[in-house]
Amino acid sequence: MKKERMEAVAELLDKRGKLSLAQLCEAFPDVSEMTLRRDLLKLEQENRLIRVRGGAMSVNEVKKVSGEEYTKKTVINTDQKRTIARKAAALIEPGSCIFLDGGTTAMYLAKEMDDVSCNVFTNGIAVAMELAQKKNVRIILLGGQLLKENLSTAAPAAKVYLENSNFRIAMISASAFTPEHGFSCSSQIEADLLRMVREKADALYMMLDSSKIGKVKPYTFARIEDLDVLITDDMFPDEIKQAFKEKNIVVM
Amino acid sequence: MKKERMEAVAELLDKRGKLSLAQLCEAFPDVSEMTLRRDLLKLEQENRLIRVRGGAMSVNEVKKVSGEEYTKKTVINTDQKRTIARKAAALIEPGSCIFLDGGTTAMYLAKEMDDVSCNVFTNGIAVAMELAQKKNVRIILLGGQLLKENLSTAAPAAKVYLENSNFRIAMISASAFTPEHGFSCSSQIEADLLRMVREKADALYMMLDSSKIGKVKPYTFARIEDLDVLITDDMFPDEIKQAFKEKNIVVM
DNA sequence: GAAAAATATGTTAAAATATAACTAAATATT
DNA sequence: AATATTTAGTTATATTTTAACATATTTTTC
Repeated sequence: MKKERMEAVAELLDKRGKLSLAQLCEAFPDVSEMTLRRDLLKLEQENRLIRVRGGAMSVNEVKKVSGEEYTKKTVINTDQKRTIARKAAALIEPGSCIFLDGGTTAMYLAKEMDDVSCNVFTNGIAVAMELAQKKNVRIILLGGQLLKENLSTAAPAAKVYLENSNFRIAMISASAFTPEHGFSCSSQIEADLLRMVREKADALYMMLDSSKIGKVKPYTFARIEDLDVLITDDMFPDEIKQAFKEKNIVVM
Repeated sequence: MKKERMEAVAELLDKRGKLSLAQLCEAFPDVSEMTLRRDLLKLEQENRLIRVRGGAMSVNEVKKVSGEEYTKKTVINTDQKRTIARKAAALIEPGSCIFLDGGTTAMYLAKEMDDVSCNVFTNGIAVAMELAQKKNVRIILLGGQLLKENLSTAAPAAKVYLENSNFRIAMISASAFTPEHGFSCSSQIEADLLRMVREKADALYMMLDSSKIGKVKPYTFARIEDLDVLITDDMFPDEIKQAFKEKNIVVM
């Protein structure tokens, strides 16, 4: 009994890399939190995992992340993205059904959002993994071919999937924006997908940090007038904000 | 200044392996506890250490202790899965198109397999992430609702995808097996999906480590006669192997 | 097969630790 | 020199862990 549970705990942890105690409790609803704590303690003494605040981490996970080294050290505009993510997170209403893209900003949003009961469609597997930690969020992943650069799916198949899905709000971001060229990204199929998302959604919320302004990428998937809401940071130039406001788009 | 102190913190930690916050405060009496906390947080974000309750641990320390005193059982268990994964990996031919499930064994397989040009369908996002590191592997992720316990998608929608997909070999695993109850798992929708996969595939390869034998889970998705190949470890009982061989299933 | 011992689990309160928010100081930028 | 920006300190608050005890379960012993 105990032994099997402990094995299962260790295995789950190996699979997921990192688990919070709350997640463990969810996975093993028959036993109390304290029991799982004690399991983790024993497993730690056997050097099978590392206990961290709030849960535990598999040793493999530790090796893995340490192997990644500094590649992602210089993440650009982290704070701004987090600001935007926080604003966006505040807009998610319990019971709602939204779409999130697979970008970095969406990742932050997934981190920041409350664990409210809602449905989230996404094409980003990193976003999905992040959301998996929320108990009340139901995640629907768009399938299709995986783009390795950004770990998101974007293929005709994903579109098929969208056809049968309904969401009120789509919260997406772009890698580039100018008033003339609109919102653009570097992959054709991604642009296709986002275009489709934009049409399916009742409301389109764009999360755009100021560093994207003035850049142009090959594929435009939306223009100013397609938006309903623009969520941005404090560095965003007023004159460009004005351009949005003139077209009745809410800027926050 | 900040930079030097942080370097010093990282260095001290590497030297000592593990430090409590109190120890850190002692080593750096000029700054407040909060500052050191923040340093640890940043260093953790750079993947240079792991924060544990009360302090932090160097990644090298983690590797060291984890290498030291694994219980024999764990080693065997992982080894078994890895053995199976390696055998399975050897069966993947360049240019082929295969299905992998979202289980732990599939994860190991994803790790072990060569970076050959091939197409892999999977419903496991952890598997997909692992495979994303291979340059030549084209990954197609099945969409659908995400099961948080095992990070795999398994919903009616995933089945829609399957309908338009063709793969020669499906390599899957089960959480339980007995000759009477066949291969079973604990989730209804997962079983549905696997059943469909089994029917779509030209050949069904089952990866089953010996620890699964004698267990029964609620939902059976395949029986002995459905298999083409059984991939297992050395601990697998001969009499059960025999049962497979009698039905002309290749055991390796 | 029953009593005793050992082990495992659950419950609660207390302690330790981490986070967040805010203020002050130091440093860099213009 | 004035103004941002970053860094550091302080405090209050929230969270997580531990510890202690009570109860249940299994194992051992007779």
